[in-house]
Amino acid sequence: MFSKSCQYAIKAMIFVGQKSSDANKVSVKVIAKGINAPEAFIAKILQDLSRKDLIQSMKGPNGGFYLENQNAETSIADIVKAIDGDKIYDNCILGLKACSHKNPCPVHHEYLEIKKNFLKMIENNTIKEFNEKLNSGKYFLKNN
Amino acid sequence: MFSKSCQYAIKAMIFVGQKSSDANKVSVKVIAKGINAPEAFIAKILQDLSRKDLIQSMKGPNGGFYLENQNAETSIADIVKAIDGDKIYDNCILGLKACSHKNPCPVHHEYLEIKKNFLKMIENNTIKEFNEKLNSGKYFLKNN
DNA sequence: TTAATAAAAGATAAAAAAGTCTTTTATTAA
DNA sequence: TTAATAAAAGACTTTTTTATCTTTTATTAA
Repeated sequence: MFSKSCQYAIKAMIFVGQKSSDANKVSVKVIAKGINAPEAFIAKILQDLSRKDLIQSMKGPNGGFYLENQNAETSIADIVKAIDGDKIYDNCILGLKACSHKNPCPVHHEYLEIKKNFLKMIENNTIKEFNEKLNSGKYFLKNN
Repeated sequence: MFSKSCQYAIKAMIFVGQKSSDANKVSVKVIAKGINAPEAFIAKILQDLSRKDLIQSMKGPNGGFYLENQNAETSIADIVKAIDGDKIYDNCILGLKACSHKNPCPVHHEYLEIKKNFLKMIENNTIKEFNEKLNSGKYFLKNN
């Protein structure tokens, strides 16, 4: 569904949202440990998110990554679009390039309904809401 | 979502369902052309489907692939399970191994509902039904 | 202003997925 | 029973994704 890079990106955004503030940045090392991702790999992804302004960064001592208020409003869909592009918006389940409303594959209509719900979900869930859920103690990011 | 192999597999099953009968088999070459797949690659996939008894095959002159009546009852889900395994049944959107009902990630419940609908869809759509839809002229497998 | 820190950038490597080529085996028609 | 046909099997290559390593740049605290 999402590439591994994308899953890491979402987790990193959540993690940074929880652990950082303007005054207290988190380093790649801490992020990598926090979300069980290879350090050099997540570093690349963070650079990408930073270039696209979904996350803020600062070099040097006490540097690291942090979210500005607006960044906390980032939806899962925004992150997915930034990392995986928008193929999830226009993919056909059978991989047919020409599949469309006018030229539907046998499951086009059924799949479209499901996809709409899925997209609604990732568009409505923001980093902020994720963190509220995690703070409630009812949800987790545990990996094993 | 589905691997390319899996998409080819579904298309091949549909194609063979349309074009073949017990007496009239279709060769790899014809299948490959019919579904726009590389011949040697789809051959591998067909072998796999054959080993798993989702499709029938016969070597030699006039040989090729065909479906028995039971094979036409194969659902998309059956093909997906045969080729991609059942990771689609138990995947977490964030790739968390430990994600479960007791240990839910922030979108576990929402995603589960969507996934249920999706699985229902692929379980209820059989090759036979696909072919009926295609025969109706309202649906296509056009690729470009 | 210098040493230490931490991200940015770019090159490289490993693993997985997709695709190809060659040889073998089964089947059939002549 | 032999030549032709077509799938089966296995080795191999290419491409994409995932991951690592090295050098450069920016920032800060002493």
